[in-house]
Amino acid sequence: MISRVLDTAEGPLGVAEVLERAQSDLPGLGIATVYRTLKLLTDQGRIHPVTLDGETLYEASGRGHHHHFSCTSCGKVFTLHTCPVALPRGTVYPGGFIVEAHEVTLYGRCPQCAAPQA
Amino acid sequence: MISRVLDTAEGPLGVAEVLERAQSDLPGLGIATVYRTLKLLTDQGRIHPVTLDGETLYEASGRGHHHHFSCTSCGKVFTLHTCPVALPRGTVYPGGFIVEAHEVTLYGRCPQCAAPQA
DNA sequence: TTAGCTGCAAATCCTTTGCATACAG
DNA sequence: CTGTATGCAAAGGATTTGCAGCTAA
Repeated sequence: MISRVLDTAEGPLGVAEVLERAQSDLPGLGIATVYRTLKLLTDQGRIHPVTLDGETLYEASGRGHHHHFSCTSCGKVFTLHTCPVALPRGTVYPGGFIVEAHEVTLYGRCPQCAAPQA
Repeated sequence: MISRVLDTAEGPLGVAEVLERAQSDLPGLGIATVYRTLKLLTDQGRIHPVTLDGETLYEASGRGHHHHFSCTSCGKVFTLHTCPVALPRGTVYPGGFIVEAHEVTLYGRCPQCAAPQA
């Protein structure tokens, strides 16, 4: 169930959000179970944690290369499928740093917050 | 003093590292003071927090646009002054996201760890 | 003497763990 | 009946706050 919540989310979710959404279908679900399940799914590689501004969020794995967009207005985090950098594994960065992976987070206004309130 | 520690660091530091380095000059310095000072400097805008893999690190502000490189071998975090993305403020990202800022973290091996152990 | 910092220890907050219970096989 | 998962509450670890003492002006 918790796995399903993350699969259907539009982006990574925090523990509290996972709890709330899961409780819609499972009233009485405890926070401890959420933590336990998130850890379990993480160990199984089915989901993985993302830390953003000190908050730990979780998202389903296997969605391919992607990055995140954090809305400075509503605070929601979205998943972006377009990558703004070209840094294949093995690229040597100025200074002699050998790049194996990269992570990008964009900040700004999401479509909803940018649109004039309809 | 704590401010000086961060100014002379080669990259962002964690609370524990700040404490250790500062204690070299201020034996008996308490952890509470470190937390209090880091928060104070942050509010003053003289330093700012960076979260990396769940760890909260602090670095001096005013060093211009830069990004971080986290060594997967030794765990140290370095500051990079070359930016791999071209996303000026106001760029509209596919999907309608208005970009105000971006953050990039590269992972890989630092020059020291990449070099054959001399 | 007064104001501001500091260390110590108690208080919080978030996450994990222990335990007795409840459901599935 | 047996084993696993769960909720509740206690335990942990990290960060914050309260408080009395210390230093500088």
